[in-house]
Amino acid sequence: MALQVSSRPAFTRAERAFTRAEPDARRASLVEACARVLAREGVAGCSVRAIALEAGVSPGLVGHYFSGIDALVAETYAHIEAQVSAAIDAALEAAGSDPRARLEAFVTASFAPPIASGELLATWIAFWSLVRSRSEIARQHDEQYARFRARLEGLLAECGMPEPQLRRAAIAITALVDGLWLELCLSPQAFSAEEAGAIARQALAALTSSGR
Amino acid sequence: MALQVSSRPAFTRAERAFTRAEPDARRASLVEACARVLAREGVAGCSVRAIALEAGVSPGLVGHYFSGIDALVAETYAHIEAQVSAAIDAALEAAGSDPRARLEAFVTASFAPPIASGELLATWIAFWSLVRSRSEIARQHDEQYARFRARLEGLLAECGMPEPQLRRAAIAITALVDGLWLELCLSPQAFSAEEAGAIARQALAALTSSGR
DNA sequence: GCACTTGTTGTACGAACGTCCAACAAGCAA
DNA sequence: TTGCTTGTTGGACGTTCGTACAACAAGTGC
Repeated sequence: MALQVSSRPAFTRAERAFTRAEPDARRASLVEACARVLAREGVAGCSVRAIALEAGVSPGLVGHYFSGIDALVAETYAHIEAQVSAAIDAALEAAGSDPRARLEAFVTASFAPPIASGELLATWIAFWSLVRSRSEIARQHDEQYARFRARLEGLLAECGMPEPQLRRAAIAITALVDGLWLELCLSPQAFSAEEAGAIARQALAALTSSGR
Repeated sequence: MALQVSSRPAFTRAERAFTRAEPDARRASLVEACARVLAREGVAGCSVRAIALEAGVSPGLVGHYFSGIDALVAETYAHIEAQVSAAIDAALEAAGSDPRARLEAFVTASFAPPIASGELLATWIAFWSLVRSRSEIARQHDEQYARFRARLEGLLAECGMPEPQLRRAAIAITALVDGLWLELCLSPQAFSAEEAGAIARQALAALTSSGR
């Protein structure tokens, strides 16, 4: 880590790697370091210094790329959410063209790695804690939620659900998946990830077969 | 507030009220102050100093009653959860003896004041952020979750649901309610509290009528 | 080679944090 | 009244936080 040399002033520092990175790559490495710190130490341990140490970078560099921890957490959330979205897309792709199979793959993937991981919980919590006080982060959440629900509405429509029912069914299934995911993270011994998937598919069947 | 006199040492302080309270009452006032701070300032503003100021008490007193912020947050969560539980009990009482009406009252109450309030979100988030790192808090969550689910299983059994189905149905409905509640707090313009209740009742009908 | 630009460093600084503790004040027993 | 117990105070202390900034090093163009 080469941190014990810090007692010397700043004119001989050949022992520390000075590497200039592409701005995007540096941002990405900070985002990933932030995700690792959140996963390992939780919200309480998520500080500029901890993230800089994790990224192998000096503390000042964090402020050079992000206006503060909040902005970094928001980008970390967006980054992980993109990974989650990609994993679901891959599951839909793998499920083939049958609408029903695609719908089931959607909920099944929500409880499989890398999504159903307690390590992601701290990132979600850190983001949620900013929603009510920062309007731009509230907007980010609105957009993410709307995107998730719109995709689900599309899958339900493919399964032949009438348009007037789409909205409420999608809200219900989104809430069910999120609730199961949250409780799986918080009380992992209450039920398993496999059971969560089975419960969600079962509820899906009930919600899509009932007339209204 | 009488805080500007702090430059003087500690031998003339007649201007500050010194009131000795019952230990339980003092604990309760600190818990309520913690809840107010969380509601007003969010997780980030929840410090020993802020809570002491809110309670009209010196910072040192917080440490006299609680081992730290974590313990105070845990007790605040338990306190609010007890209020939520009492509100649901009252709704069940008011619903009469019909099992179906009682079950619907259960979910309806979950989205009515004082439960469906964004001000509670920060308390929940502060508690959740401790679950994965503090085993005694994880246990507290397990117990609260088990209690909630057991009550729901009881209501479902009264409605005639066969015993083998109780567990999964209760997990699903609990997750649905929690997910709707969370998303209502985070994106309040996505749907209203009334719609959340209606969606939950609708899903309830689908989940309880489907054979399996 | 030599300026010039700019990503990066390490430290310094003030503010806020949790904790600690000697001093103090109210109630109670005698 | 007097002495004792104990809830309560307010400031001291060391730590950690986020931010700011001058110094430095790697590219880049000339």
